[in-house]
Amino acid sequence: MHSFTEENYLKTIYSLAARQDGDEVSTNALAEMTATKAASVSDMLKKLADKQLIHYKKYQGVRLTDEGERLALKIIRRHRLWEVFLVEKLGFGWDEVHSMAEELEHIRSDELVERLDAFLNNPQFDPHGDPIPTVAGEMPATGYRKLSDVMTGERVRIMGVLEHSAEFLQHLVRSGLTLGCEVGMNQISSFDRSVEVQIGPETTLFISYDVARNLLVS
Amino acid sequence: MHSFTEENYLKTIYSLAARQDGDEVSTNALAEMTATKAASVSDMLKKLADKQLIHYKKYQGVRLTDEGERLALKIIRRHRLWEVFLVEKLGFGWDEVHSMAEELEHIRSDELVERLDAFLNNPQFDPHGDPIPTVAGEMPATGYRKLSDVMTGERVRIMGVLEHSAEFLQHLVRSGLTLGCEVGMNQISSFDRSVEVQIGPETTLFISYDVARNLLVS
DNA sequence: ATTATTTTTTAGATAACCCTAAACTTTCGC
DNA sequence: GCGAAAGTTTAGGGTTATCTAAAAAATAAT
Repeated sequence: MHSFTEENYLKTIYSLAARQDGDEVSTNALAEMTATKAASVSDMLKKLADKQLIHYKKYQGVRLTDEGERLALKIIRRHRLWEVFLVEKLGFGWDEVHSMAEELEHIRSDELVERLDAFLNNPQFDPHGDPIPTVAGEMPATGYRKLSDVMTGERVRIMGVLEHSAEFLQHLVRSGLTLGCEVGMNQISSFDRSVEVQIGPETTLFISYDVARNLLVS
Repeated sequence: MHSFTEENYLKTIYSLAARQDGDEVSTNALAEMTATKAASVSDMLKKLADKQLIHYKKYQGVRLTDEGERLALKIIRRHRLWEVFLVEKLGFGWDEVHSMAEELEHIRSDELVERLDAFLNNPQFDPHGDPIPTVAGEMPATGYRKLSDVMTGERVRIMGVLEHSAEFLQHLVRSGLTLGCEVGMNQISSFDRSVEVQIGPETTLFISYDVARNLLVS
């Protein structure tokens, strides 16, 4: 069996790798994400390498092995299913569920997860629009783009977020931006890359680059 | 905050004290229940005493303080609500849920527990007939007796179990004994204290003393 | 009541995970 | 290409929760 801590490292390595276009993940990046120090990460990487969960050469960064990725996707699947439960069944807001799901994802029972999945009617996406890995261990591809990459004149639908902090999510709600919401790209500032989008026939909204690059659309 | 381990000790102390008619709980009994050694228990008791969660005098056994009991009841409340969830919503059998609930009970969010309670329609009893402690920290009294204490000729209803092992629960199911089932006490053996009960007009069932003393009735 | 047995506690170790400080690689800037 | 800066690993410790073995206290037995 694997400890909570090991599971968290695997999940974090997966997320960082995905975010960084498949590159190898650095010790410092892991230290920052796990809120620990680089020295502690080094220790743990040695342990994970011994268990064949990561490919690790000193000073060279890490990459998950197939087995490591399988485990990471399992944890992420649990996390996202619990988030759906918390929002759909218990009525929590999408900005409130992350830390609870961080704990629930470590409950060790495959049977529980599969029954939860059925109870929730096999959802494909979590409340933030993230795809839920399959039981088989596949991460569904979405093909979403960042709102910051959309061209003037395009009309797109908001499908997900890259940033999951409560602050960011609450900011979206206050701006009137929700998942499924359709927006038209009116213009992109060449100065600060902020964008102006059209919501409904009458309403326009200014979105900073920092927000736009964290919004996924299709 | 308190560690998983501390929470487990508090819960165990509460359960053992309740089972033993309110007596003080012994180090060895705790060691057996927590599947550790007496030496480890001694260490932990010192720590819990430092935190004012138990009354502890060396060699004299332990008793929960008010704060310790409050915490123990909180954990038990969580445990029993999660058991209801697993059985009622996910369709698990009452013999399958204990170990999952042992993990779920440590999820740290009062809000989560209260929303779960509402989602389950404020159940009063868990799938084993155990009363669910209130938010206020009260353990509801049930007034149940053991089947082994019922007199010949009495007619009673099975309301709960004292033993929660999967083996025992499965044995009950195989015997046709379920919660809510009405039985009449036909006779009690003076030799081995086993009992013969009437289930429905035509069926009688022999129950060993070991089973009868673990069945709660009203 | 004095010894024998059981129970409990202390002493000393270990494993997991984290830390700081120091040493060692790699990378960057010129 | 070489020194400085940045990034990473090792060395040496600390904490929590566990263990075994041995000592101490309480209980039981004669």
